[in-house]
Amino acid sequence: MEKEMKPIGIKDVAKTAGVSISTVSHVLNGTKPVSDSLRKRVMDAVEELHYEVNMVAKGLKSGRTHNIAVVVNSLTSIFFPPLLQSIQGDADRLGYTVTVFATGGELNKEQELIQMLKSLWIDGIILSSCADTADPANVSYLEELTDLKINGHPIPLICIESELNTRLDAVIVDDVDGIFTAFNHLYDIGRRHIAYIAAPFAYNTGKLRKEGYLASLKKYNLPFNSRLILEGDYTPVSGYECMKTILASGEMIDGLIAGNDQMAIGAMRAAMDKGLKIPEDIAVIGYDDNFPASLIQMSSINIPKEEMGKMALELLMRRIENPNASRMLIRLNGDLVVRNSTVAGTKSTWDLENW
Amino acid sequence: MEKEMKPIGIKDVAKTAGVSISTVSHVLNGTKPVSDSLRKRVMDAVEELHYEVNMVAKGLKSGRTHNIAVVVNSLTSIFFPPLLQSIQGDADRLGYTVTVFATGGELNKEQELIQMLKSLWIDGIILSSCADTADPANVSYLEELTDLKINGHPIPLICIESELNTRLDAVIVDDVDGIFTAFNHLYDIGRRHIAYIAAPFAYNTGKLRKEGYLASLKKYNLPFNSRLILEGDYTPVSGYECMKTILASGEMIDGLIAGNDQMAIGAMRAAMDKGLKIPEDIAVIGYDDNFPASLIQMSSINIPKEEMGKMALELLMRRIENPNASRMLIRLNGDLVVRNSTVAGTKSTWDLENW
DNA sequence: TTGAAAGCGCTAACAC
DNA sequence: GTGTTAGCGCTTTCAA
Repeated sequence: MEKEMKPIGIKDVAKTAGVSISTVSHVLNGTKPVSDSLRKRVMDAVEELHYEVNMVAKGLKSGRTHNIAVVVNSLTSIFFPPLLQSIQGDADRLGYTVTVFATGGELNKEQELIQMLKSLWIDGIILSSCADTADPANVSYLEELTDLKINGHPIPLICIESELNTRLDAVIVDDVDGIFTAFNHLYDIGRRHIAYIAAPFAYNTGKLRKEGYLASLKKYNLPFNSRLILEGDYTPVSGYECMKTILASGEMIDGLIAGNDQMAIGAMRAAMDKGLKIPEDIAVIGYDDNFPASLIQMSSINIPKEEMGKMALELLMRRIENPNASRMLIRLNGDLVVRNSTVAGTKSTWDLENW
Repeated sequence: MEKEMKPIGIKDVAKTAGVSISTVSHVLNGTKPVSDSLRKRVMDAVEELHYEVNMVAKGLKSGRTHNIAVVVNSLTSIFFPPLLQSIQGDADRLGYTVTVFATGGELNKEQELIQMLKSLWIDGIILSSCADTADPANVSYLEELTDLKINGHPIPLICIESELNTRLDAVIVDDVDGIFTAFNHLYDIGRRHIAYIAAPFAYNTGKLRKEGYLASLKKYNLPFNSRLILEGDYTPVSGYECMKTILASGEMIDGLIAGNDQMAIGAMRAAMDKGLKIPEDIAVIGYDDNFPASLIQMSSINIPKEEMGKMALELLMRRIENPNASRMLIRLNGDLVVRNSTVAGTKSTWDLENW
């Protein structure tokens, strides 16, 4: 159809409209009042030439690219897509564009990415960091994050999943409470020998979930048994292996909490391989409530992922508007979802939205 | 730590190094030979000032932003994350950044996005279109895609999943062959009354999969029975409903193929709800082989998603390098994965990588 | 109300 | 081998 080979810019519009380029800019952005007659001429020219703003040039001038970066562990890990989807959808509505990055859970890569982002002039970052905040080696990195600058001006950074420190905005989940909720459920259905296959302790979330388990034991006056708490690595295999170890240890358990759904699924499999009945012999509950949990009818603690994404973006927008806003922390709570892995015969429904 | 509030640019580097800005540019980009002494002074200044290139300015000058857009249906739909992950990972390695967009399967939204992308100056697009190529209303849109321009110069576009026309580069799956492979498997295990719960016919992929089913019947000289082919909408519920309809129709079937895993899972559920045994009474096979299939031990046709992403990016890079390269189509084949839903007692393994 | 002109940070002729 | 300079397309004072 059109055959022009030259980029058409604001100045072409100005020429065919017979006005100055600043006038064009003003009608396009509503920056200054412009007479109706000129405005019309400009709009007509825009139509005629099929003019499109150049966001790059605009960004160079204004310092705002309307692009935000989302840095997560992995784009496939079942937990992040819903988060991303929610962020992307809202950002789109707000006229922002979302660029994604995966760290693969490696701190080196994460740091490299943060470094790289400095040259990109994005307007903000949503980060699910894999940094162990307890590791002294990371303090300078955390310091850098807290005071991240691109070319002199501070760039908004919102943490998700893990609260890196008390100065960065963050959207997190109350993990202690979440595990407590899970424990509570198992206790309610009469279980007293409850094991915990832990999320890795190197992550803050892992530390907190463990804390939740310990706090639960204390609350119910149950004895702590170190053989009933094993550290997994988030994968189903690790859940499988941990469960095998527990079962082989000779300890009798009637309940199991896992630090995420994947490990819980692995653990269920190990139990079933041993001929144990779920939930009769062992009630199993996961954490996160990713959709596979509903597929295999496993109880879990639902983490509101869409809500996390939504809130993270809101915090980011807030800080973009007002860089000096006071620090804000949003702590979300997980809900108990009961299915057949803890209560037999539970009416089964599927989580049909998310795939 | 650092406290400079002014963006530091190439000219600051030039000043502290005591050279001209073009020299700085040349050592940074290796554009022209520069004497070792000056080069060192420049690099030292870069170090000292913590200089970071400004990709926006660079982009404005060069017309290359090193950013590509990936437009898909949904970021949560189990099919895309592996694809995205693969694209993002490779792009990262190549120094490209990936911006994601979701259409929600709505053509309007897709067109709006494409329009919007024109102002972004990305270097290329990978698109999984939801356009029905058979609909005459879409010809002008398809025409536009085929000859997409940003500011006068053509912008590379690679289609994935669906071959929009014979001029656009594309990475697709041989759907006819894929369904045939599934059918073939059911036939091999002795099934002769095979129903098909179809992927929506409005999508090319849906059309082709249906074709695969029909071709299979023909090949094995089996009668076509219109009551054994029902159109689903990709969701598990639709699979559930279709299966219920089939079972209620009085037709006896001993095998079922679904146009994707989700529908297959829904169908399995419907069958089990009726007290039917899988695979004894009905052997069920899905399509795509997303990881939930391995979770519930369902046979499926594995679509190489990572490979698709990888190839799509390769095609995109190829076309960025050489806009006039001849059109290239990559057709990938799916592999049969046999699990318990078609052959009882199959050794079960999990797909542990992808979550 | 409108327009001229000065850059945003960088690249790439073109001179020296 | 090195420096000068003219823009890339746009926003935004500042004058008219």
